[in-house]
Amino acid sequence: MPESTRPLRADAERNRRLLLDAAAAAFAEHGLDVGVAEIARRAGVGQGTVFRRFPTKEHLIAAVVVDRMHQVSARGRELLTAPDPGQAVFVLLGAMVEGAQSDRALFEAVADTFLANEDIRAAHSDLVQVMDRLLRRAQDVGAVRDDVGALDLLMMFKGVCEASRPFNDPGIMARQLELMRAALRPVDGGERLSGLPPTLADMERAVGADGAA
Amino acid sequence: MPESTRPLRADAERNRRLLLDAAAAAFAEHGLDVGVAEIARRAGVGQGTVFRRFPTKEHLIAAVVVDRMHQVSARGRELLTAPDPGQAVFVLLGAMVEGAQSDRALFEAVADTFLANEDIRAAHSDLVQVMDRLLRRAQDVGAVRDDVGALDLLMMFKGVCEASRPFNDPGIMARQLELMRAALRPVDGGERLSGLPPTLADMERAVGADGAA
DNA sequence: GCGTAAGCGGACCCCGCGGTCCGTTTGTGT
DNA sequence: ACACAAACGGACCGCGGGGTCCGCTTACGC
Repeated sequence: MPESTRPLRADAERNRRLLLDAAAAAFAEHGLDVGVAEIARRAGVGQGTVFRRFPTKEHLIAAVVVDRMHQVSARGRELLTAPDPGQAVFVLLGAMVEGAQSDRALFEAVADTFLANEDIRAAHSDLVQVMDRLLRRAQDVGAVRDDVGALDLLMMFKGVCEASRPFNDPGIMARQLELMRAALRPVDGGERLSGLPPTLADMERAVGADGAA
Repeated sequence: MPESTRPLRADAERNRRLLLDAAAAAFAEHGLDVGVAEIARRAGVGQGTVFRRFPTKEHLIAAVVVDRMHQVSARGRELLTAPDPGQAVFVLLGAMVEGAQSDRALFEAVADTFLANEDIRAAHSDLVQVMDRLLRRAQDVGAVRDDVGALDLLMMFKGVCEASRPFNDPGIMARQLELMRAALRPVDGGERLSGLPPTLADMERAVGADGAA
């Protein structure tokens, strides 16, 4: 059911894209607190246009986040057929780093109650599925310890991004990513993780509880 | 040069503590966006009192952060004489988790341009020193790979906290901490980290560049 | 006790930001 | 070409939050 409404007029569609891009850039630079006016200015568009296309600032943020998640999922799907399954996961993570160098918006948004948003949840769930398949292939080859799940990876990745963001230095981020990779080395002897990998259900529950509070 | 001014009146000092605690709690629950009015209400104090003690909301935040960092540093110093150096580091991290379950403020603040703040920088630098000594002891015993530095640890820790915060679930955070520990396992053969451990100088530089932008 | 300065509180100001409105422009189907 | 709906833009509004002010209270030195 994508777009049950009739397609947008040509200029409207164009402005929509301009807005999404401008918003993504602005959020990346200054966080979610940038004013709508600023975003409109960057996109070369009136403020009214923003709110006609996205009824609320939150809708705009959600759209940006979903947009980005789709990109990543798409790249992940490509990598499902890569020759070396053990590498594929890390290639994807590397690609995510590339663009997400400062995807503050994505993480700020996903972190807070934003997972309550229908569209974001859908896109996120899709991304988790792709990651899950990539991960299993890597585990089947013995390239990654088998007691971690897709959400473990996404969480760690988020951590890496958040931790290295203030440095604004690709080298340092790469280093953190290497450490993440080190954590995923197969465990020969003992030291297995306690508990089971987190699931989407865990998130939903947490969000629900958090939202109610 | 702590407190060049004459000491506060008894009630003033008491209110100062109430405010710091109330603010810490409020920030932990709702992030840095909680209104000053709300904090004042929680502390059972007038809004005017807040601004007399902390000229600006940012000063209040900084004070909270510094306060917390001192607690952690103090605990770390105790652990310097612990019997098992290999465990001590992780004991400290565990202790940090304890209190930091939702120390959003600390991380939000440190993440953004807040390191520009003189006091925070000092407290942070102190914390890094303590962590560094703990870490070296652990490395001397061979409990931790020797190509990581104190800032690597603090960054990873921040990542773990940020990543698991939305879940609001101690179990999941513990799991991430175990993964962090796995990343620190000594490396027998190859796979050493690229580059050198980040230093405080790296941070200062990043903050400087970021602040100027 | 008493004077005084430090402290208190909350009503108040002001500004920035999300969101609305409406007169004007522009794409599009005939 | 023309008509009309769709889209545009920016002036405008209201609210919420940081910060101020001032009349009242209270701790502390003598």
